[in-house]
Amino acid sequence: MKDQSATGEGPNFFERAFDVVRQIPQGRVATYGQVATLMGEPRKARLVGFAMHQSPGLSGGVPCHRVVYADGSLTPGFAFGGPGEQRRLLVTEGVTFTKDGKVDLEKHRWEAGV
DNA sequence: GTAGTGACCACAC
DNA sequence: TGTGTGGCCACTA
Repeated sequence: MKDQSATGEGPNFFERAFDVVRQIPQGRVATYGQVATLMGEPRKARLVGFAMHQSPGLSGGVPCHRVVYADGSLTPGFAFGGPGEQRRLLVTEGVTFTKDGKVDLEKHRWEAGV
């Protein structure tokens, strides 16, 4: 059966990933690995990325643009409808970038419970 | 039911 | 210090 959640102990992996991402406040960002860790699955960072790919997007309440690589880099570009789109959204929310074009994680890294 | 894919992360050289 | 590779797991076709 599909039962996605398999264990039946809660929503499937995607739903849980979306739930964590929804908790990221405006002006803050989190890494894929961080989201996975919050889910209790630190080794499933790749799945988080795949979940974001399948996410409904902002319209679905999932600010996937607030999720970035561990080093602050943004997604390759084909996401969000075009290169720089993710960055533009983050800038609009007040997120700043380094000279390397990466998110300033030191300032905007979101930490659960904060 | 099987195989391939994927918006990652960490380690090793 | 920087680059490259492997491993991990779930979802889709």
